[in-house]
Amino acid sequence: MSDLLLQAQEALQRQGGRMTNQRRLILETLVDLDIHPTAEDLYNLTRQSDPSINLSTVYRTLRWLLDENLIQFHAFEEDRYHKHFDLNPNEEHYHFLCTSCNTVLEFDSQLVERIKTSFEDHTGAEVLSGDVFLYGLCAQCRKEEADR
Amino acid sequence: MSDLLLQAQEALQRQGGRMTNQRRLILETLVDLDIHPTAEDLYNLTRQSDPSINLSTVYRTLRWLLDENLIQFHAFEEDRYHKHFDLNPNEEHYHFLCTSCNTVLEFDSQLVERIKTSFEDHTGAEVLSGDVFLYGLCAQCRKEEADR
DNA sequence: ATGTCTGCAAAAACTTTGCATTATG
DNA sequence: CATAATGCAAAGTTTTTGCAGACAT
Repeated sequence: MSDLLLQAQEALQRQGGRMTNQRRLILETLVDLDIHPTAEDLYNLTRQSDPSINLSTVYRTLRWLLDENLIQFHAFEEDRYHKHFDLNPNEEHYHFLCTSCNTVLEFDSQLVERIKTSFEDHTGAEVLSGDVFLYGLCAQCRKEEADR
Repeated sequence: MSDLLLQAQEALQRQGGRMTNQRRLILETLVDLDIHPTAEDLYNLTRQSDPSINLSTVYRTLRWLLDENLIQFHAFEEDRYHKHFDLNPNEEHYHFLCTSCNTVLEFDSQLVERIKTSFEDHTGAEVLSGDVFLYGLCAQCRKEEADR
């Protein structure tokens, strides 16, 4: 079973919560995706398996997961309204957004660790988490642009 | 005169726009601030000089500035609703948010350049801009926490 | 003067909440 | 069976828009 499901189950146990079908479906959908869905995306996807599911339930589940620190969200510049949800804030990875096709690529970099410690050293702050977003053109779109 | 005002004036000239008192006031307020205000913040601040100013005008000006690429916005994790606006996407600087007192600190790092070029080298993408957000406790809050 | 911009009010977009009902543990 | 969670509808919060009048150029 996936990390997220296990962690959610644990959290529920701890606080006397219940693993409902809706929650399980939302969690499974979230785990299976490699995109970063919005609440609406998730609603539309889960609705295919359970047409009776409600948007409120999706929002409530996402909020709970955020509060439990089991997921994160990002508000990409280009997308004024929607928040995009994403698993595993603990496994450090960062995001590149292609401003032409809106594809999100993930990447990793050991340099971010160094940025954190450098900031800590300079300011005396304690850095608990970090996010990096890059924006630009992906290889594909760059090629298409060149061909024109 | 500040960069932003000059750039805005230029953009207006280019597109037959007009430098109204409201726009000038909003721009000046934005320039004078070292915080990263929300639309509402900006509305309240500008209202002190011109009580007749309207929230719509603030939003319209901010949207125009975003579209002209003269400002950026960030949606900090902790603040679900508000977007925070910020000058000069070109002068690279990044943000630390203290999750206790909500202070925003800016910092600079040459390492971000290296993250960009490394990503470009690995993927063939072209990175046009980047953002880094750090979250944690500032020195002050860290101290207060320790004293308890 | 001409056409852009504003204020106002209404609507749109996104998210949360109250309550009766369902269903998990 | 106790009570947490859901669906539904209504409300809340932030942002955008239509329109008539105001104001830069």
